[in-house]
Amino acid sequence: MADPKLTAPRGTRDLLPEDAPWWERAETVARELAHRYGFSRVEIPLFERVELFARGLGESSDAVEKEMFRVSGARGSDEERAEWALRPEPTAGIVRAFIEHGMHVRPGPLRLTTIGPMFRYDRPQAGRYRQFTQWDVEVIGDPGPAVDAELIELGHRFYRDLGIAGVEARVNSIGDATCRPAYREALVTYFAAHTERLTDDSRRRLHLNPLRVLDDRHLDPELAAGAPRSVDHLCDACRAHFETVLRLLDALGCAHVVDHRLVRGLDYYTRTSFEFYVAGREGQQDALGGGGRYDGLVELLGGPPTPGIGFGIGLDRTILAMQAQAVPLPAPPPLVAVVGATDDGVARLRVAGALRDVGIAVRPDGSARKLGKQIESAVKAGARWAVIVGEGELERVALKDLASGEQRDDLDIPAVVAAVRLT
RNA sequence: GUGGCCUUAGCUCAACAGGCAGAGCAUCGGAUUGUGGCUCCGAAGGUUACGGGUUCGAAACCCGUAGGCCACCCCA
Repeated sequence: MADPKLTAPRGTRDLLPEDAPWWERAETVARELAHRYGFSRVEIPLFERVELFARGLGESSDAVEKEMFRVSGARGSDEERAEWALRPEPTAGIVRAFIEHGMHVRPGPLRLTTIGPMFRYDRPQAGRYRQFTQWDVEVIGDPGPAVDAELIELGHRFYRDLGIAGVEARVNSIGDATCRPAYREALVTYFAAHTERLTDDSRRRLHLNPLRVLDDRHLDPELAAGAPRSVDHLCDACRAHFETVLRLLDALGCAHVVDHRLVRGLDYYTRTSFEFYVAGREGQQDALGGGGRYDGLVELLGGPPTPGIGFGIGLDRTILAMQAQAVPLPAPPPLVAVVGATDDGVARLRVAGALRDVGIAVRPDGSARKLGKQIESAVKAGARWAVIVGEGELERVALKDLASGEQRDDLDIPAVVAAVRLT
């Protein structure tokens, strides 16, 4: 039993070998798709100033209000004692980098992607961790609406390529600086007349961030049904934008439903919002990813007015869905064990090297154990083949198929390579 | 941050109403001196999550703490 004080911090997990193939698969598909959609990889720090997240996500967002994972600074200068926080999401940092490096002068729109850990100080549960991993894509400088649909289509393609069935996009439009103020007032007026039917949280948010009252799952269904809908308050430009997004999604065959209660009620979030849900995990952590347009964010953080849109997909939950649906994983390349009980060990390493030279995965057994033990160990390690090195010239070896048990003797290395490559 | 359930070997779980902590699987070794899987034999593996309390005696009962899960909250 491990020392209880020396365990992984609450809400964090170790990635163990048995889960690695799932992560490899999800990350590989994400990176390959990002490349195929014209995205370039970026990396940003795991921590930033608290103020960046406070402004980038909004003071009233849960991520800032109660889930910020603060990092205590060092002693010393003001700089060293600045307030830091582990990143709860990547968009603020990427936009910060966009501004800091003057990327608005680059030929745009820019397509940026990253994969990495995010941190939220929340109470852990299955599918909800304090450290979790997101695949993120951002398009900066493209006003849409085509790119809005393209990103939703990209999300769908990601889940489909992984073999996850039953993913649905929920989409909404929350307008922009032109039309949202009036919508916001309409919500305040409507809910203010029914405050006795609101939860405490919703009452508090009513004036701070009225759109988020719609988020409240305890919202009286009758009250919710009668609430003003953002799509009915869109200005002409926002309505045209949203209608085009929906039309493109239909044309692309992307499963989606309009969810009038899907909101991101901060001033710099604009127009298109969307989240990806998977069937069969209702009531659990069933949101696999989400994103939206943030046409006001670059300017808010000090850059030139620049539209932007992106999404973050949670790989932890994606992998839980893959495992729940038992999606097939591609077979790994065959592993070859090199064993032998009569050589001095050098021959085994030289044979292993010769096979590695041509790209074959090799697990040599350098031990002095009996040959039977070496083969047993190789099978348990997942080896598909065993190359048995004997006495005499190391160019002549035996190749044993560990699945069928068949063995061919007296082969040279090229013959071994040819046989292995057929699997 | 609120409420509930849970925690015994690496894993899955036993252990009467409080009386010597066990099994299966996995691991390692032997039977088998250069050929795995089946079988048989053996070994190792425990501060019963942690800390207190009650008791002649606690894995079990009580309190606290930590962690996991579930429902909230929210989201990824």
